[in-house]
Amino acid sequence: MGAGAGAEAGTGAEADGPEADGPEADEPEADAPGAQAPEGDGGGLPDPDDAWADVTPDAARRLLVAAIEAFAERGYHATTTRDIASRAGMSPAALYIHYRTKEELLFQISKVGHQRALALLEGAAGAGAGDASPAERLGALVRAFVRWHAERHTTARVVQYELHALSEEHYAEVAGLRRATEQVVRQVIEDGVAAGDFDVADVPGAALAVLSLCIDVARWFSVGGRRTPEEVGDLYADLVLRMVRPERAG
Amino acid sequence: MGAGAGAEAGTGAEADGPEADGPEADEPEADAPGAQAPEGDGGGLPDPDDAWADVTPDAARRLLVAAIEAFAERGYHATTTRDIASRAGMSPAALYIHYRTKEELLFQISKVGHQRALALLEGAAGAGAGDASPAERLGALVRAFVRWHAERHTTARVVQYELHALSEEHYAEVAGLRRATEQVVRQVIEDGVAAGDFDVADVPGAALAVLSLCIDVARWFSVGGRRTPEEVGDLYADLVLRMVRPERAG
DNA sequence: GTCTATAACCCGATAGAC
DNA sequence: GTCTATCGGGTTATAGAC
Repeated sequence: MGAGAGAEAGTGAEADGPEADGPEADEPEADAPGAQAPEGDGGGLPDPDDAWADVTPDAARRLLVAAIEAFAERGYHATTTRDIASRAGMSPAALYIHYRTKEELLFQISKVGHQRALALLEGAAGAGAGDASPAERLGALVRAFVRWHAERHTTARVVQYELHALSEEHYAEVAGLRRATEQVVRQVIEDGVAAGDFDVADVPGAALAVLSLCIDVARWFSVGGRRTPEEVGDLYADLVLRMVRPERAG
Repeated sequence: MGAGAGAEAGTGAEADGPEADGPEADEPEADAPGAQAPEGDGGGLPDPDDAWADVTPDAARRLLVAAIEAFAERGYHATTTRDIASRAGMSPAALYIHYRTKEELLFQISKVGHQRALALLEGAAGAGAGDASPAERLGALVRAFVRWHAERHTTARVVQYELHALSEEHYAEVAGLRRATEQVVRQVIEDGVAAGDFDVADVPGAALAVLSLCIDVARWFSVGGRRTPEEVGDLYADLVLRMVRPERAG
């Protein structure tokens, strides 16, 4: 796919477990969802470094983590290759040994990020396989997806808000992962409707709203705010289950 | 506030009416909310020009509209002053007659956009003043805010996703408008709880979710998709009212 | 695999003619 | 008020020494 040799090693989609050891994080005082500050990312401590521990060699991983932080703070276009290399403790030229272009660095982040989020969602949606109710599966799905966007909000911001900077080919590949993600949500809601547990007039519309709600957490979530990722996950799972429950809850 | 003389004229907060004559627009085939294409804004016809008809002189308005389109498509940092001037049919130097810097152009867009969105929300939240129920007011609020983010999604993308590029002083002013916006939503929900019409355990949390849901429409909405702004507004108003209704709906 | 140096180009903003 | 021309500096990416 044109990745740097080492960076490609981290592509296997072992998702961050829902019990990942991320830092506590939270929504800011009173101005959410207008959270991020003009300079800096408004509460944006980086995701835990070890989330990318499987990217080798060492220099390629340091560049990748540096790029995530820089892209999340300032955006792809405002980030210079000098800035990325400098954060990784290297000269500007060293970047091009591990990645062909700045865009390829973004693509690695976006692709692996989407793969991990999808795997996380599939795990939660299929939890308990035979015995979990649609409501339990939908609640688990929302909790997991929200927690990922909160705990890993630095990565998630790059994943969700820098798509426009991808090349056409790279965007197409990522778009496939996004379609798969939406399908998982849609299927769980459809299962609930079929079982008579949910009352939903517009299943694609409800799936759209659920995904949208979860994704937007990456925009406003801020370390140092009022809520932990777990608390946001619980809040949102409750709100989503209310959206789909019948007039008299089952 | 440091605006070009003409551009400042449009600052009065006469909001776009809910019955604004915007183009029909819609969510894309099956890949929402991963809508926007790598080049272009993924369904992004511009907002109606006459939304900024009160900005004078003519050249200042053309530059403003050109900047909105460019910032929405490519982002603030990726947009050059040459690109803006060229879209407005002028030389690069002409921009600096009407605006001191590129950032001031962004600030004008952001400030006026926030003012209009807030006025729209306040109008909907207070609709009928004495006689409208909290449920009617909350539904009207969501419908109006969603429609604005869908119909004016080009402007809304700049307003919601380019805050980080504002100077510290300009960001602080906009942040005040954002706090006021959140307060309007919170108050309507609190009124519903006080009247016994709503069952909401966490009012700030519910207000956060409602705002987040509406704002994210600007990210995924695309002209040529499946739904009109009105349809999205109706869908979301229904989902939000389900989030706050008691176990047995009142 | 990392460095220094640099090619080739583009940026925001200004000067001064008209 | 708009233009042409340009200043001073920053950009991505590469060349070649070590």
